[in-house]
Amino acid sequence: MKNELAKTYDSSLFEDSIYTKWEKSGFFNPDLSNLPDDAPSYTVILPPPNITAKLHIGHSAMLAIEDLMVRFHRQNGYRTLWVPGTDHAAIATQNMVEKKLMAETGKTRHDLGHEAFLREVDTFVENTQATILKQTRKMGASLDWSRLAFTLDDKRQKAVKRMFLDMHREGVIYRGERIVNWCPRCQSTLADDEVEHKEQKAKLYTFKYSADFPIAISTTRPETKLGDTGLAINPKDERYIKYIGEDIETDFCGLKLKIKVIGDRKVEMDFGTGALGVTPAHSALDWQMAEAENLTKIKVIDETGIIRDSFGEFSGLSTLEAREKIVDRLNADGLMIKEEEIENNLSCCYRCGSVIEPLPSLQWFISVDAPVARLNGRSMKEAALEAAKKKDIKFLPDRFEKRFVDWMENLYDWCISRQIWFGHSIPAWYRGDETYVGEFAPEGEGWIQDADTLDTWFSSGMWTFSTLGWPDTFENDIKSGDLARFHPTQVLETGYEILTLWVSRMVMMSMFALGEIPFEHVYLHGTILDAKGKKMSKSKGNGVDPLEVIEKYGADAVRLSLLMGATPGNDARYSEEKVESKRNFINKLWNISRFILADLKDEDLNQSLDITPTAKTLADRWILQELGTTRKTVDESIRNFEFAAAADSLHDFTWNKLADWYLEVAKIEKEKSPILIYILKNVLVMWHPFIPYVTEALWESFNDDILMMKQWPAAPEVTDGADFVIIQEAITGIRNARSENKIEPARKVKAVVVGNKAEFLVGQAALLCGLRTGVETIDLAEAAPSEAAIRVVLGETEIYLLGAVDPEKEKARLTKEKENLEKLIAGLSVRLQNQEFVSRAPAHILKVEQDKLARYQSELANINDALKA
RNA sequence: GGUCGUUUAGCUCAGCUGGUUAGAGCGCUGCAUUCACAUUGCAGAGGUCAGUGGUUCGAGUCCACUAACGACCACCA
Repeated sequence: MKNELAKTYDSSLFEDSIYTKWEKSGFFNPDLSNLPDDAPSYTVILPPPNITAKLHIGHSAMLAIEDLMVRFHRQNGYRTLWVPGTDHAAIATQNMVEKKLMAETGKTRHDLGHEAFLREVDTFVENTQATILKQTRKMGASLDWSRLAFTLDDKRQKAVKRMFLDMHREGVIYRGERIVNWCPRCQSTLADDEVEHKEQKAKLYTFKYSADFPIAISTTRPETKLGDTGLAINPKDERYIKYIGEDIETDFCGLKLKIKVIGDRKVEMDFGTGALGVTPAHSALDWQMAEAENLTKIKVIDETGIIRDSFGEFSGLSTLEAREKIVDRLNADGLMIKEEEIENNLSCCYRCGSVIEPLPSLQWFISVDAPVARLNGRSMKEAALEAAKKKDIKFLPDRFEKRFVDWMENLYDWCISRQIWFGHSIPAWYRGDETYVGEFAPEGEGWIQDADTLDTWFSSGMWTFSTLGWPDTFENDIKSGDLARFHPTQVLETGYEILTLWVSRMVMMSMFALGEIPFEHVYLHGTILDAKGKKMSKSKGNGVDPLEVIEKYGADAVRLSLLMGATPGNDARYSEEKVESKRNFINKLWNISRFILADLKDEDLNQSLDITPTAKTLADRWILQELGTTRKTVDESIRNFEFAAAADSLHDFTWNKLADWYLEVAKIEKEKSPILIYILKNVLVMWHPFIPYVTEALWESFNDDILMMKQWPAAPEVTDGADFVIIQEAITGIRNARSENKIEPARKVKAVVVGNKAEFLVGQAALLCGLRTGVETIDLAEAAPSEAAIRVVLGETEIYLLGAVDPEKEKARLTKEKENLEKLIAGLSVRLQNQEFVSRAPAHILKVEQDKLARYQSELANINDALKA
């Protein structure tokens, strides 16, 4: 015994020093693990948290799950790598700093200028990054800090540039004019999935362009009608079908419009007048129609939300002012037919909430459909879809495969340029009408680099391989170094809300760059909600700071509370009571260890691993048997990503079996069995991935090595300990009899079934019943099987612990069981004799049913034997 | 409009391919406690598994429909 253990576990005394000990050991880095060369690798890349803010409890859940997987595999002989990092989160971060700047100095980023503003951002990034990394360590995350990455550091900048150039050369990246989601406040484009839809009331105006125009149209945005070049109707619409193909010139609010009538099935006949004014430049749907019909595209609104020149009296007005003016004029001219309130979905920026203006704009795009040589001419989209459908990438829970596939199939080209300052610069250069794509500006004067930056998902999409040395570790399609050893990674663990935003992009980028999947499994966790089931958010103020809870209850308690009661893909509620109850459990484990380790002798520590011969009593064999099944369950559950089930099983073993029964028996023994220390070691090893701090703290109190690296052989297979359960039932029976005062003077209580299992000492049974005095034993050898083996005298009370099963009771129990089994067998037989079922059922189903039948029949045979005896 | 999820004890949730008496934690009730642990122990109460119908020898589990709640996607010009 090296250290005395305190009465309760105080996490604050251990966590920091233990984390330092782990880090100093170097074993977070798999290169230092002394594993044989052929050890399988196990790689997890940490989803890099945005450096916009410190971590919240949801991140803690992510870290707990990943650290569990990582520690488990590290303890089981895998070359285990978990790569840490942070994400620069371009738009989000820039917005954050702009807001801060405005609040503190009243200045905009333009007031500061490009360089000074980026310096502000850097300072902000450094601060939050430091906080995030500190929080991550506090959680006990066993990340390889030597490989720490940032999506915007030098190595990643190099990788991103290379990727851009490769994609451009291959024709996957192109520059073109497309309608994009434009945020007038951020002054930048947004990807489709960065646009949020908010429900609101809107006015739907129905009117004619002019008095002589034959068809009325409906719109919520009359100001865009200044740019109409077409009128679309459903080709099935009898009312208007005769106009299809006509070119109509008309006068709209004093401006000339040339309108071509086209047919398009996307037009809903029931909505409005069933006719749609086509505004190619300001609606994504209209743009598509215009492309198909070769309509002119007239840009009405500029990037700041102002009506452009050459629109007469409306030029220079904001969209809202122009709308008002047009509505007034339509009313005055008697062209307005109807104004009605409708429910409408407004497109808003997911970062700042401003209304999105669809605009045509010259941007960089990734074509998801372009053929890629490395993929044998398949596109990234096709390759990604195939990986999912062929289950090269497995989703957990598997329903997310469908969501992934659906989204992928409907994917359009991805706009990757953003008009913000903070982010990866674009390796493209312009001079007049010339464009050059390359790492450096070409020779000659006057070349100016593209002022835009790349979508943040471009760099995070490369995360699985940009963190493993790509492109330096990939020459001539051959992987080397980290990339060869650790890619594809085994598991991507992340929240389901970024399945499309991030996961899909990683698959495509990896397919393009390496021609292989980025990960074998995608494990998607749910969202952590507050105790009332509401989403946590800053504005609601219901967020939880992990550091505060850790300080109060310890990191292990926080981890365990997030791991237990959470299943993949489902949201989970957080409450402090849960953390508290886990803290209590951890203290229980502490005290179990304290009891076992008290007065421990050195020779007890140097026990042989083959513990089975020291199992002398029924209780010994029972606990070893339970240990064996628990280890199996825990192992299988973790490998199947059923972490809560693994924890439940361990929890049950530790508290209900080990503490409540085996330790109680052990207290009565004169000498401590070496089995105690053996069980404790197993328990600590198994718990370590869940609650690393307390287990390591306990381990170091009686071992010289480090638990984090401890591999432990499987528990011995003991199969003859189950009868101890009968004793437990009997003891419970006596306890109940006593507590209900059913034990009257001189009354005999038949309860305990010690029987021929005499090695469980009768004195122990008595003590476990809470009977401490007046124990008188009868020699078992002399007692007939159904007679008393022990007589306990408590004052006037005599209690007999019987030497055999109560034959009546046992017979009744067996008979009941027999009846049940017979019913089951009869039912199953009916099915198996059903010709239709037998001929139709697949072979494996048939086998399962047959096995089941065989199992029931053998059980029945056992019971019949027992009944005879 | 489309897709998906949830509904099991007072609360939070397990329950894998249909199979013997539906589980856990918390809470509640009663009792105990100088003994590793009151961050404790023992015992107990509490469920027609949202509803209806179907498949089956057998349904919490499979199918259909209904209801409530929730998420996501698309979009109405």
